[in-house]
Amino acid sequence: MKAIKIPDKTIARLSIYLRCVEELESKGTASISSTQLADRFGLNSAQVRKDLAYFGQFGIRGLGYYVTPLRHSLEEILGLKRAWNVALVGLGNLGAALAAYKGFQEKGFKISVVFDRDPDKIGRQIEGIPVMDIEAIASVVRKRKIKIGILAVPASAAQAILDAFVKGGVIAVLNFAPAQLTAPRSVKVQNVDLSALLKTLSYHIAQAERPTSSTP
Amino acid sequence: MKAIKIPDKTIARLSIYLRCVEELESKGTASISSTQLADRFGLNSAQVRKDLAYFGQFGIRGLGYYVTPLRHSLEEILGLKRAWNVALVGLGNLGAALAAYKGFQEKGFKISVVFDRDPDKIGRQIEGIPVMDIEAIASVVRKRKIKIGILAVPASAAQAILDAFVKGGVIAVLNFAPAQLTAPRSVKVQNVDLSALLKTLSYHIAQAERPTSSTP
DNA sequence: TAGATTGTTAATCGATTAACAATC
DNA sequence: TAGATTGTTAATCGATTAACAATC
Repeated sequence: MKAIKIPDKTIARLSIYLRCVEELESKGTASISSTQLADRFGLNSAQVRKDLAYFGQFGIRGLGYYVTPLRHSLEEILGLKRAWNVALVGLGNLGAALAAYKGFQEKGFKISVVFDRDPDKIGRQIEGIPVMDIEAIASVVRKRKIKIGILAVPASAAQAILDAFVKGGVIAVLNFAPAQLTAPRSVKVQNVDLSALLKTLSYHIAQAERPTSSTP
Repeated sequence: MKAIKIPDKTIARLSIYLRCVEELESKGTASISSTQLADRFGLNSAQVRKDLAYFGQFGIRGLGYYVTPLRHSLEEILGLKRAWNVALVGLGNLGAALAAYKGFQEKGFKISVVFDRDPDKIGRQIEGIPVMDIEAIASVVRKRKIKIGILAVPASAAQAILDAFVKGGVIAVLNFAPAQLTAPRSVKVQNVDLSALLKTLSYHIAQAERPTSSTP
């Protein structure tokens, strides 16, 4: 009833907390305070406590947070207690790299099918993953109950692929195409524009080199 | 003197505006209003005007913004009027993909040297780019006046590489390692944690499937 | 019990949006 | 001139931070 809106930034920080807590656990640390946690990332301790408090009471007053239970809670909140099948579309340089990338698998995200439109690629396998025709996206994704899609296609093709994803029941998409896509509000589209990130950096350098502005 | 702080979010949006303006230009559109521009991205027209106004007066009252001059201005602001040499470290799956990725080159970012610690790779070339020993990072980067670095190494190695970058004069880094790195404040570090982005998505799905919460 | 740290409310800060005089 | 749209100031909104009672 009380529709408390949890900020996207809070969710993004949960991943950071999880990473930290995993490291602490492997070192055998039993507990950590919000201040210690915050200091590691240049965050504020109140922010850490508030972020966590959106989801329940995980701490112990006077002590802090027990590391292992906190890890479990964070995994539960982030939906990491289960394995996810992921569909990848586009086998260009970036797509092929993502298919081969071990990092996803380790975190429980398994790319279980790849789509491309190149007849030379369709029917083959890459890293043991079958490559299928993009025409089959909606039906395959639906049959396999895949909820997460990755778009690694040119901007011009991205919207059509997203539409196929949505048709097949995908509700979360990681989009590497530099394009503004439209989807139903229930579908979460996370854009990652690698070139745009580099442009941000070149701004920073150009700025640093500009004689007018002093570095404050 | 008046140290007006320009928000990072504004800079990120400039890239988006630029992309839009490039498209308009290729279609032959002469001018666009802030409202039209905003509508394409679900932004507010005042925000578009304010973002641009940080850098000068680019519009014409009663008309809007002329597309070609605006593109030039945005390129100038973002530091895209020149080519940038970029150093890439790490030739794993992701690093190799980035080396081969055409998108960066097209936008004026040329990966001109790659570093790895694997003796089998050192001395070879990838995509025509020389592969050198990570021990040489600081000296090579300094000699070549490279200001932008990309980190595609495991988290455990990232801080040492960043230190070498800084030593060599790099002042902007795109970091794909899931690690919290420290650098002088004059160095801009842009983190991209691909696994964390997927975790954000899995949260979204877990959330959508949770019976308690209604979709507002 | 004394000391520490949480969970949470209130204050602050910064970014977004509305409104409108300036002006093409 | 009339209509449109900018540049900019003021109002709003949301997120961050400070403060502190609750409590381990």
